[in-house]
Amino acid sequence: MDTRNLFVSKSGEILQRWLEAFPNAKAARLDAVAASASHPDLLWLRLSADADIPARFGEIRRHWAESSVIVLAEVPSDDQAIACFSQGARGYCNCHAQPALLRNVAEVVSQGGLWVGESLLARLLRATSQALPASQPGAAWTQSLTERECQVARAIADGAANKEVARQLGITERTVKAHSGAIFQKLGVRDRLQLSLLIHRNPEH
Amino acid sequence: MDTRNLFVSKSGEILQRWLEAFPNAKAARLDAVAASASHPDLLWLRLSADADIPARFGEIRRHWAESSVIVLAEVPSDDQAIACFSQGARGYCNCHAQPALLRNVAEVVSQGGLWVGESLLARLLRATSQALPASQPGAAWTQSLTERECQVARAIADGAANKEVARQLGITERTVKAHSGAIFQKLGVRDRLQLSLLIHRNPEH
DNA sequence: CGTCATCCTGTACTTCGGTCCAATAGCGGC
DNA sequence: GCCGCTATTGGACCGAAGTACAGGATGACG
Repeated sequence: MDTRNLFVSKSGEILQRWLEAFPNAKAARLDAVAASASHPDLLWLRLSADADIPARFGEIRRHWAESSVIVLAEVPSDDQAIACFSQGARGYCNCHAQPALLRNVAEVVSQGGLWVGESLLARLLRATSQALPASQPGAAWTQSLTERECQVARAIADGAANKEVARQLGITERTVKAHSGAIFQKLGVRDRLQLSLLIHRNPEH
Repeated sequence: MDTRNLFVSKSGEILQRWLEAFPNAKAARLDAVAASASHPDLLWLRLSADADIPARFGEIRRHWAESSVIVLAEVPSDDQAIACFSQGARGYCNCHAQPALLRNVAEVVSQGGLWVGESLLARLLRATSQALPASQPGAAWTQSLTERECQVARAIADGAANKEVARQLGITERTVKAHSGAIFQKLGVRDRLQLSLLIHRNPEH
């Protein structure tokens, strides 16, 4: 049976105010996912201040790839919010937020919206207004890849399909996929389109 | 008598879908503010692509300092969104958005929240670590596409998957595919990766 | 010699992207 | 009123992309 709202935390605890907001909500511990076979529309992820964000979101993608993730921060901060949104979160708020606000967040995210804090938006807007230096020659993306991965990355960035990259480099399509998967993971991009954008924003000499 | 929702535009026009969302909404022209002495909770500001953002917001501050401003963009863009939020807007969406979405935006902003588009957030998150290239004079690719196709093309070029484009523009994934197919055919590209390369080689004003 | 990183490859699977068929509705021009 | 265009949407289908499992070969290094 599908659950609309699933509250996930280290202890599996569910706060009273969460139940006030969503009487039919369920709770789960992140490491006991096998016991919770539900597929919630909304996954509420309680995070402590020192949580390992990429690891948490990696686990969530493995088990609840379809769910929209809303972070409930024990100690809200813009840094943690940025990390969460960069990992695909769709909302970020205080874990002690009022039930009315939680319902509102749920409604917004269910409609495909994002719940972004005011101070976070202000911080992000400031970041765009500050002129950031252009990337240096030999930008960082090549430094985190092996030589062969760089070759595959360049070919993909130039618009080649996997079969074409395979032909160009004299390897099988399977090998191209293996390299591109490693490249995506190392550079923190989701697919070849975002890889191409990243590479063209950071040209190499 | 206070008006909860006031739609402000150059012509004072009010679209049918806005009335569907808010049957008791009022409309006003920006230059005829003296005739409209209402103090709306929410001020919906329709903006064209070439609107003078600081001037518009300056006028609004003079007459409706207490109102929360939600921008209805005729041609949504992250650049314009950034300018609006920097001027204090609390929401930014497409002026042809669905009534249900408009009501949702209203609810969020009334509760003190912000309505931020997904591509804008992605853009802002990237800006915290990368310099953004300045726009170049416009190129021909926009001339061969319809208005909606341009919006889809821009979203794709920015790295969005079909589902994300659908969320951003308030349409179904099926419609995104229909538009992107037409775009590929008109611009003579094979897929979204090559579309992105073409668009970034030919930036628009 | 054992370990590690790198490069290569396989099968298998799910999801995404893209295409082909179809349709309705609104709008503006003739 | 008709036509063409645009926008939107559906179902169905298939290939591509991406991921997960697995493994072998080679060279560098302690």
